[in-house]
Amino acid sequence: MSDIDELLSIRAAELYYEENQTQDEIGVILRLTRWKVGRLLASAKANGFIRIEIVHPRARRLPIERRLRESTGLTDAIVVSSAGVSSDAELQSRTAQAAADYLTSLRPIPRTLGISWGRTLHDVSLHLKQGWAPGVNVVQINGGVSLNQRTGTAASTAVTIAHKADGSATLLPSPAIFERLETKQAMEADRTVAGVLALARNAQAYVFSAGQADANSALVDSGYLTVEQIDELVSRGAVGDVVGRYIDANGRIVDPELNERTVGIQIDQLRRAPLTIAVISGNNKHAIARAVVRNGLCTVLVTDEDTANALLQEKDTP
Amino acid sequence: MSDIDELLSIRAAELYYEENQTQDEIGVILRLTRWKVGRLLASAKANGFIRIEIVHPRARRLPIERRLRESTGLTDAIVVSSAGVSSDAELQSRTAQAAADYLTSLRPIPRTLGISWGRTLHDVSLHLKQGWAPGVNVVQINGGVSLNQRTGTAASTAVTIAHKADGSATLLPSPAIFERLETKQAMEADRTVAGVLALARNAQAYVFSAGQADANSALVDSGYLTVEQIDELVSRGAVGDVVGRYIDANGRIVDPELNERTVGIQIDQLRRAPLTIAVISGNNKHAIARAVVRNGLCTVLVTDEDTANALLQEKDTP
DNA sequence: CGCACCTCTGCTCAGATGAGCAACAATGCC
DNA sequence: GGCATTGTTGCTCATCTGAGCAGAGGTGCG
Repeated sequence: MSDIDELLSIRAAELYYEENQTQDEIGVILRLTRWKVGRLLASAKANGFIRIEIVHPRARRLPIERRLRESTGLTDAIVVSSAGVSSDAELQSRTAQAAADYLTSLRPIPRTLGISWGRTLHDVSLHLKQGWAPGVNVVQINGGVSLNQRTGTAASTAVTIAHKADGSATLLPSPAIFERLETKQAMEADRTVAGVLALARNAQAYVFSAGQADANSALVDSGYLTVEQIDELVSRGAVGDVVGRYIDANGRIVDPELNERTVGIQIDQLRRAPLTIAVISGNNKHAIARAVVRNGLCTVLVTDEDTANALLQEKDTP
Repeated sequence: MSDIDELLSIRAAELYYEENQTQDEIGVILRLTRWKVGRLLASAKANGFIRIEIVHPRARRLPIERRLRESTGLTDAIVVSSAGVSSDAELQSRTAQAAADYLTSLRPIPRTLGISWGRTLHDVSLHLKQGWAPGVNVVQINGGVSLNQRTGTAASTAVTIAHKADGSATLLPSPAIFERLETKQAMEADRTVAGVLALARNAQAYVFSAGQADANSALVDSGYLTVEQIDELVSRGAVGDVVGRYIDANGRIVDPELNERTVGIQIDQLRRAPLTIAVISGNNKHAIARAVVRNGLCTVLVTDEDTANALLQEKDTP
């Protein structure tokens, strides 16, 4: 397009979008026919001079969602807008809200819902509305009775989600990781625990988050792992954890021995499930989000705009 | 508006603006009539959830221009968008471009145009196109033969503007400020200088910028004033200079003695002129811009979005 | 120079949209 | 409960807008 037309398209856009003039009126002002004005406006849009942004905590980015679905094979993608967000916490809250909305609108409503625990899932539980579903059995899919003062948040997440759905919660009364394999096997042999695990394996849908492998991991906070252990895992290629299990960029278990001592459903069970909803948000979680999505660990991803864009860019340069 | 309607309006906006769906189609998706969708879209706009921005160096902000005109009594206001600007220099370049555009479109074309000098005016001269006007006599309205190495930029600004208009430049061959009043008076008595000053006083239009009163002032750079003198002026209320004369927030000359030693047209002559175009841009020039506009020193203001917003906010809380 | 080719322009026409209106529902006040 | 007031809904109609098309004008090639 010629230089003069570019300037005209900007003048037309000012009058159209900022002054609410009709294309006809703009034509009179700029001494153009209304068809020319329409074409200038279209070219301004095509050239990206017009930026339209929806500024709202609940706003989603549908075009990015579609591109994500197309490029990753996800059955669904929910991407919240990060327009006007000042902190990571706000972004995560928005994402949790979107996950709650997604759960609420799920059809058919799952009878049993497997969930992991963590800050994100807890946030999701808080955003769900009372009566979001008519009775759901919520099952914990990985161990989480905390070793330290944060006892109970894992349980409270499950209980809250179930309570708000007028349903029931089935807790997995076990630590996330055992120190000795024998203890873990003994625990799993227990009739109650085995029953919960069987229920977890047969859940119709799963909701889980994922943690970046660093010193702020919930597993460190909860006392299951030390910072040194995380460093060791990272040096062996770990990018983060999913339901308590550390994976590398290719979705493989980093430390099989550690994995054996971890209580809960296996990564492969997630991979085989028909409906697995990953809720991952925050600027430090791009790597683990990528690992989860690329390796088919989820069928639905709920995330923020920045993480989604990071995923898309990686797809462009494989 | 109800909470649920707000959320619906966001969903509608996503489909309308990001997915290019028609209001009818959105109605089917959200189970609403197309009229309801239209109203939701309108309310989303009214609530400011839809932000439309024109991203282009030549983009202007017409609504702000109008509010400026209305609240200040300016006959015209040109406000350039600061969307996507990274540096003050870029913003000033955009503003200079807009000033050049404004000059080019001026009707009737002024036969004599009085100009000051400085970085901004020089920038304007560079952005003017060859043949921007069919013959204009450009007159310098304040002294400016520089005392140091920057000799000639003042003259070159006037010459460039005149040359590009296929017109002539009349230079004021005098320093900006004399050290002794007697020398200044003797200079003004000179027939040539007196003639230039008379021409300057009778110009049909003026274009000038203004400087913030600080150590970076062009008058300091050029060696006319010391940093200490500026500090003294500031302590007496000076906010900046217009055509080489320092004024306070109320538009009054801060130091009458210094003013007497300054060569060029008086502030009052600007105030009485029918067409005076001030070009003021940059985040550090809000105070001087305010002084110029509030005290009627210009009839047309060319500025940037941030400065314009600062002026408008001040108006709200008088 | 003539011809084919391409771009741009102004048009018709159908689809999309906003203004205004009457009916209706909800609310608050007696 | 009766009634006025206010806000909401679905509509008609006029206007606005985009798609598609025919012709004008401009360009390059033989």
